[in-house]
Amino acid sequence: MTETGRPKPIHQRICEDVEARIMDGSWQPGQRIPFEYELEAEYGCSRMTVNKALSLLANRGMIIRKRRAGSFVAQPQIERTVMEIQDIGTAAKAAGHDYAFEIHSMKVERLDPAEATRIDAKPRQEVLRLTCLHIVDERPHALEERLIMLDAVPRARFETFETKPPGSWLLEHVPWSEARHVIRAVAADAATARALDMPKGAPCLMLSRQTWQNQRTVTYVEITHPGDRYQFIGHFQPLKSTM
Amino acid sequence: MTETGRPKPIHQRICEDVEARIMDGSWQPGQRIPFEYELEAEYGCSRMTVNKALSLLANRGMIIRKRRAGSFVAQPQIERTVMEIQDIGTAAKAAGHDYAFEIHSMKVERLDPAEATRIDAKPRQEVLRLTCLHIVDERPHALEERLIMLDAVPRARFETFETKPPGSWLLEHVPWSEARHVIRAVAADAATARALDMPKGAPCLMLSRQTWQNQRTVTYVEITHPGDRYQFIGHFQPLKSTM
DNA sequence: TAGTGGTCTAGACCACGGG
DNA sequence: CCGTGGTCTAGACCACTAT
Repeated sequence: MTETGRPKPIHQRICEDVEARIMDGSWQPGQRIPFEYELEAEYGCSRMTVNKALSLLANRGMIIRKRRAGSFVAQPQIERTVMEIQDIGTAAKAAGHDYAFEIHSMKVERLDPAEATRIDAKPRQEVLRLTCLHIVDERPHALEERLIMLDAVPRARFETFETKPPGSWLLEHVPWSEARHVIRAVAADAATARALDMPKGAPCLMLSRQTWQNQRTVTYVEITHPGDRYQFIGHFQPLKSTM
Repeated sequence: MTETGRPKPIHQRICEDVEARIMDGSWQPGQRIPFEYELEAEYGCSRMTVNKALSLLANRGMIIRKRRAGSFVAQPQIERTVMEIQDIGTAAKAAGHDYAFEIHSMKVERLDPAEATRIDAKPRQEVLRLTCLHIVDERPHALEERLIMLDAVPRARFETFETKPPGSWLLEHVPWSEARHVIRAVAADAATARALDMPKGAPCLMLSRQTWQNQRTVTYVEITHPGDRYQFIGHFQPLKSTM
């Protein structure tokens, strides 16, 4: 036999073939690709199978589908990248480094109205404010300043964060529906410089993250890294597997 | 009639319903969700329709599907964010700002072996090296230092980049299969500080991007922004539409 | 208006892997 | 082993839209 079975599903093969044609330039942006019934004939399968493949490509933004007109190669992707913003401890251990953390301060307080406005929370809301230093290979690696909204996460009031840093604890205990990340470059202020063992005014990479659960803020955190000891890396492949 | 027609497809409704159950905590991480045949009965549709909905959720990482066992709510998402890294001009104009750019230098040269190694290219390869200043509302907004591999993009040799900045031109003319982004905080060196009208040593947010087409480097670029005039913003919703 | 994609069905066979 | 999800079929009707 020439065919030794088909390890790959047909829809996946169609997907890959079409992708390859687009990536190698055979099918240019804006150009129409074969109709579903044409691919159906070419691959000797049913239209549902072709449809599944093309729908997937459309979801990924590789093609645009238009009724009555056909499917077209999409214009080149807008620059878009997926950054994995990992938990610091997990990432460090995965890379074979030592990891430790210290809670520098932790207290329950009521939110200042100005700060409340800034982070889209109710004024005078009860929060747990804490500062945590992340240490990798015995060097300071990041300073975390966090607010946890106690009405959204009442359990946090009694948590000591002795075994897990606040970020990991929250990830495990609190579901969230939306997050917003901002990455900035800032100059280290005096306190930050001292904590991170770096010169005052030196560049830092700061990640701030606000997390919501159904419109309600759960936590707001700013994580400041020494500019010379950290960077964010993101990868993007237009044809990354989704199936 | 109580039913006024069904604007939403059934598979989409199933998708949204399951998502809602997960997000509001009714179905906890690790818990099994109903079998396909159960949902089939609940929604009075065929298994294919249920399967389409659940496959989509599995692709998005909301659920894990296991043969013989069922489908399970996935553990809370790893921190992951999608950053739209837009073309500077497009973003500026969209936000209602003026945009202009200046090509400060541009020349064809052979790649230094050390630099070639650093960016994963062949030594002594011909490249177009150029420097471009992006100006928003008449203030310097970013300094772009770019290498374009001339064997991958021969057309670039004769391009003057008078009407379009190099990034936009490449996006339109060159398909790419993979990109890697790195975001760093760096101190402005003398030349950068001068170009960007900022103090030497002040923090800058630097994005470097390397783009490949089938294993071959197409371009390498470093875009340096004044720390006080730029930030990256990323949003992530676990239940973001894919269909 | 006619041709395309969008959706759906009621079956089917198979592979995987938990029990 | 055997129930589950993975895949596929050969139809069908409908909505949209380009012409």
